[in-house]
Amino acid sequence: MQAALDLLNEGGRGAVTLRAVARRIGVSRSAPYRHFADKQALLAACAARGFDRLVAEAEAVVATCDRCDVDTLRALLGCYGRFGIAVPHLYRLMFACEFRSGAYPELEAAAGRVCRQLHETVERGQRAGTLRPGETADSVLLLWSSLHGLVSLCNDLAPNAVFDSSDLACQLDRIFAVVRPALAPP
Amino acid sequence: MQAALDLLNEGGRGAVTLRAVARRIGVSRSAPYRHFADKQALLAACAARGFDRLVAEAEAVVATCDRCDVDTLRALLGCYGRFGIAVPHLYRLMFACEFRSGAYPELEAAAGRVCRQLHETVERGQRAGTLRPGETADSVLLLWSSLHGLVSLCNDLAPNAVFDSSDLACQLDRIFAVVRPALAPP
DNA sequence: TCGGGATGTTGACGCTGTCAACACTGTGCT
DNA sequence: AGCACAGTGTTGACAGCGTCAACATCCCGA
Repeated sequence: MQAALDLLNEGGRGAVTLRAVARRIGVSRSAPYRHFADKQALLAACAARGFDRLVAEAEAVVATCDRCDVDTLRALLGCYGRFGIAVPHLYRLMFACEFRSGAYPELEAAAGRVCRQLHETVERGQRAGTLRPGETADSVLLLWSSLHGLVSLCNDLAPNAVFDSSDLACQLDRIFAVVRPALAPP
Repeated sequence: MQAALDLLNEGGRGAVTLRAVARRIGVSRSAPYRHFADKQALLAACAARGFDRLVAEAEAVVATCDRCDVDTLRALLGCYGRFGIAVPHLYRLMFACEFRSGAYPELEAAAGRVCRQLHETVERGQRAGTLRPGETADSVLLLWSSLHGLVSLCNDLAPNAVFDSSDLACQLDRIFAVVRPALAPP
């Protein structure tokens, strides 16, 4: 599985081959079938691990903020964004939906934890009064859409001048400049 | 090429096979090589055609709006969004960046036209005073990121309760409720 | 001691992308 | 008319892939 993640990071989705994974570990080509039912199952496990890492990194960031305000959200999304830029192939795999819904509950649970983390952070701030009260899901929708779109466009439309992945922080700041008034407490 | 697009829409990226395309047209398996250098080239052509269709549809929408204000942007992004939900596999292919940068200039040109369309629409509104003046690229960044993220999450994280592709218009409205004050003229 | 589960290996199958070699067909030039 | 040639299609062949069945180990508990 670590070999699969390495191959993914090095050569992208197309480089992840059961045979290549086996070669890299030095076992025979069908040994992986003793641990994963399928190539899809291996990829799903990789994606799930990616979600777990993302949640763990973000958890560490949120933990350093005692109060949950707009800057906390900015830090949280910054963490998500850095992850997406750092491991673009893994990020794409995680959000690429090549897994039939319901087939990999562990993966969906891991993805749900990211969603819940963001949701709970917003909710905590709203309860504490450090964020503007309102429909929590709406804020989550806006925040997550903006960030996911930004990361995806940076990774995938890199040659285009508008989206440059090298200064994601700057672009995230520009987005937050617009969004901040809608999130900050009145 | 139409066969490739049909296969893509029906069975997703994995169903697009040079041999399947040839079968569907009733020609032999290597006939496509007389028209496309590569499987990648065929897919790139499909993606480029997707961008062209998107620009054409959006152009028709923009043309019906005489003045270029926030509602025009809402309509334009609504058009983009409907396209993304209507043909999710094609949309993913268009933005999935499996094409080495520089290898398909026609594709990049088509993608650039979408970007330019959005950019010019914002710029026109800013010049006419129906949109708040400011850095045009910033507004484009925010608008496109939000919409692309929303469409991607709707398509790819559908099982999750937060993102339901069935009412994209409603979710887009929620996003615009936040963004509108930052775009409307003071 | 031994039976069985966990793990690994090889052989085989069909599918795929791709290329080389060959065949046909129409078009324009002499 | 005859002919070269570009465009298009076809078959054969090759390596790589996912996957399964059959077989080989190896180790742990009864």
